[in-house]
Amino acid sequence: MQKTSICPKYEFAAELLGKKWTGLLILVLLQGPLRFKDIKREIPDMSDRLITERLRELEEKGIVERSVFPEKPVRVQYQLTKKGKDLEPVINAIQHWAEAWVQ
Amino acid sequence: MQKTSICPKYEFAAELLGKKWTGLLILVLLQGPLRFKDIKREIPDMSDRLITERLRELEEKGIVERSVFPEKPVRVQYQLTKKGKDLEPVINAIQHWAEAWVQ
DNA sequence: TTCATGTACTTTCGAAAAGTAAGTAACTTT
DNA sequence: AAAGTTACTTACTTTTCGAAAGTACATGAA
Repeated sequence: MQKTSICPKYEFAAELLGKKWTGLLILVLLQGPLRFKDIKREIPDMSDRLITERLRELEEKGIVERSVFPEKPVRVQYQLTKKGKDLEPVINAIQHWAEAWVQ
Repeated sequence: MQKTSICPKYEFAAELLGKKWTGLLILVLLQGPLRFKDIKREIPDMSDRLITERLRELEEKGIVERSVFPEKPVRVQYQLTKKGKDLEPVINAIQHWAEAWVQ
């Protein structure tokens, strides 16, 4: 007997997008690689703690890749993997709906 | 100064889908009108409390409509409005991604 | 009449997640 | 030497969630 009778695979995605800030984080990363401070600038209401936490979760799930460049001030870059970039249609669909229905 | 520089309308959708169970609830309601007990059967891990809470939120946002039929044992039915049904492409996109990447 | 069953919730309460604020370490600029 | 930048951590408060039990109303059986 499975947890939900409708669509078990959906569970994973639901758990992913059903967390605060995750969708927005992926949305901004679709722009291209970003540094920690850039994410902060793009999502000012998201706390440092949650930015770190969500990025770690997405990294663990193979959606985001973290790279460290040992430059003058160390540079840490976050970018979407193929798996992450493939979420673009999802984000687009959400944006399309929002355009039609919000406000 | 806006909350996020990327897409303000996305905020609403993010707040909606970025809550636990909301996506799954919409997914099951895409089948057609369902009663409270049917939702429980479809999403057994979701508590009664959260089913009620999420349905009320979606009703308030104009995504779900609640109808009461005064039958023998009272029948309460929940169905998606046009606004709710228009979320189908979003759910489909998520399912498509899940098919490709989960497991 | 009392008991059991069914539907659709509501209430309570402890635990987990999120929000807020301040702190840290390494390095650079002034 | 003091102040600023970047990328986090840590500590603490508030909010949300989860599990379980309880409520209201009706039907039907014993």
